[in-house]
Amino acid sequence: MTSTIKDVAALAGFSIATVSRAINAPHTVSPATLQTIRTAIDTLQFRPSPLGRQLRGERTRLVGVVVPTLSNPVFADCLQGIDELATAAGFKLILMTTEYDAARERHAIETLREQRVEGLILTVADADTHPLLDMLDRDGPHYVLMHNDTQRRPSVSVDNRRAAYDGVRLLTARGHRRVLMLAGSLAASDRARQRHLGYAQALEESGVATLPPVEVDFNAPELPDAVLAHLTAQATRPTALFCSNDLLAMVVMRGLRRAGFSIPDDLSVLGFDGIAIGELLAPPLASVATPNRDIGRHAWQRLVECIGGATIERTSLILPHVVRDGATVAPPATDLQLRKA
Amino acid sequence: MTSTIKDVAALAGFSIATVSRAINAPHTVSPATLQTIRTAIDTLQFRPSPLGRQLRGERTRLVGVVVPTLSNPVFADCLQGIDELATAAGFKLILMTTEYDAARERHAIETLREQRVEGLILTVADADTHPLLDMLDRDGPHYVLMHNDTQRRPSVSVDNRRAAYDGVRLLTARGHRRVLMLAGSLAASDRARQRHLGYAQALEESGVATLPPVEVDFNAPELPDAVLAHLTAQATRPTALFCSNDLLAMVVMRGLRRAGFSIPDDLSVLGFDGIAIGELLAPPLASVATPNRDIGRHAWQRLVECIGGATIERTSLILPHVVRDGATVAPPATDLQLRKA
DNA sequence: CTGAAAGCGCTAACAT
DNA sequence: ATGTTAGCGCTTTCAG
Repeated sequence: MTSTIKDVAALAGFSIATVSRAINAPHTVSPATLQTIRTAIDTLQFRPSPLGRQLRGERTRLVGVVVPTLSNPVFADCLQGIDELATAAGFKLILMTTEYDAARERHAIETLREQRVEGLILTVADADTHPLLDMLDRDGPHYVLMHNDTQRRPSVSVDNRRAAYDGVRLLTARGHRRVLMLAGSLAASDRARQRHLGYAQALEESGVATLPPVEVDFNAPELPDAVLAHLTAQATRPTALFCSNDLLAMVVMRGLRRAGFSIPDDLSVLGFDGIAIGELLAPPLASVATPNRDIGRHAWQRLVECIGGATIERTSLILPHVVRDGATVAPPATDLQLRKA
Repeated sequence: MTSTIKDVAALAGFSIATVSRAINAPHTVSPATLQTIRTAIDTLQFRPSPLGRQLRGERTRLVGVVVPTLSNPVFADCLQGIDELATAAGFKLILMTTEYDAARERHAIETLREQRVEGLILTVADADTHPLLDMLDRDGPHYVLMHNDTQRRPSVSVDNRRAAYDGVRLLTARGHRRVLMLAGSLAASDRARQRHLGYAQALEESGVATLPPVEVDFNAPELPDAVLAHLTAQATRPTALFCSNDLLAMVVMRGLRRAGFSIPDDLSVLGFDGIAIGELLAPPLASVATPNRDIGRHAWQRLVECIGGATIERTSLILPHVVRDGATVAPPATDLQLRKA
């Protein structure tokens, strides 16, 4: 392993230049020489160091990936999609997580630039107002956003507004009128805003007043009592909940069940993300499913195009979402039934 | 960003050596000079390229992580644990997945070595018989295994045999006698073998015959009919299932429910891994929980010790597991109850 | 077809 | 305190 091109050259009896050519342009070397050198390479188990190449200004074959967390399968799935294609293309992935923290986003991007990555695939909290992205636009490297909902920058996502709209329409179509939206603590994110817009629009079309969204820290082990109280107060009790992500939906459902409520009999629940595990729940979780792995794949493809020198498209690629029906959603209980319960 | 140490030197009016010192050993440079150089660095937005340093034989501050997949939260959690500490220590992580494929394991390790990673953290299918690990022992870089159950190599895991034993004892303590073990398609892995040993031992102590393990592809969308039939055949019907991982447990439970069986009334189910999502299920999944994030953290710490030149300990670090009781496990139905159902 | 040499960005002797 | 220089592993002119 610790053998260098010099060792090969010495063993084969040629100059390092010839060895280099034998590796990178075999046809420019005489067959006999090629043979000798290849033998030397094999016996020494020589593998050219990417560092030398990189330093020469060659491609590093390195791509940075920046996501908020891997605890959420949404991002693990995206990463999986990227990894499939990147590995096949001979690229290496450097991974950094941010925990939705701006300082860490900044640190990750800087670190990755130092490493001379050829491109960046990232999910940030708020794409439109992100100063570092402007810097990337100017100085490179190329980047593609995942899940960020913006028109101004290269990105791959779903139409969050529309997806939320379609999801909430499922609820209103079932007869729900009092629908509450629950958002994670990342309420500041661009996609959270879009989802809320879609939610509001759907309710509006049903002539229903939009209830104020409730913010929940879905990393907390338990659903806070205050939130639980809010969800179940008799006077204003919603008949359905629209959770801005599946993990949140699961935490909320558990909290409600512990408090003695039944889903969907007492309360319908709709998630967002469509993580695979949701389908394995009992009852299966209804959710607005985003094609996470495909988002990762497409992000990779767009990045490769950019790196390849294609005209840099500032446009966002919108992938289709699917409203996945599930047994956590049912028609609302009638007042009579409610009273009985 | 394309500015180099030369640019800084030129702008500041000093040699590149002085600039290098200003960065790496500020105290060896006069305050005035330092000031000038720092200003130049700021205006040029200069950040030293790790490539030059690396080539100089300096530390790359790169660590490779190799896991089978990120679709299984077990590994995503490990990675999360590693990432926390690695980022804090100023290291960068290069991630590669293998999908349990030997060829990909090989490719990943080679690629990472080429990148001159300072260390490797990995989960392989079978650690004891892995030839590449022998090579790493000889030529470096240092590595630490996660989850692999071996005495011969540096590793961090739980005692899989004991953990499975403790889990199955939970079942026998509840009165179960016919306990079937379900294993993923990775039945060849070292930990799968250990888990089966523990399972067998627990049953033996109850004086019960060990049933042959059933292999299930838990990546399949549906539980195959043949497997379902096996699990529910009246004659040999088990009263409890021990699944070698939680994802598998969830797939199996869904299949059983669709076939009209109730859990835990008709059949108890115990998982393995203790992924966080299991606790959110209804009913919460009983599982032998492994401290995945801690496994990642400890793996990191051991790796750092090795890199730091500590005596290379070939020993495995065993972390405690926890048998997490859950409502998917109940006493077996009596024959009477069964007949009723 | 092959070799000599320069240089990528940086650090570390060795000089001054 | 600062500058000069060699060289890390490699690719790539430019000459033979």
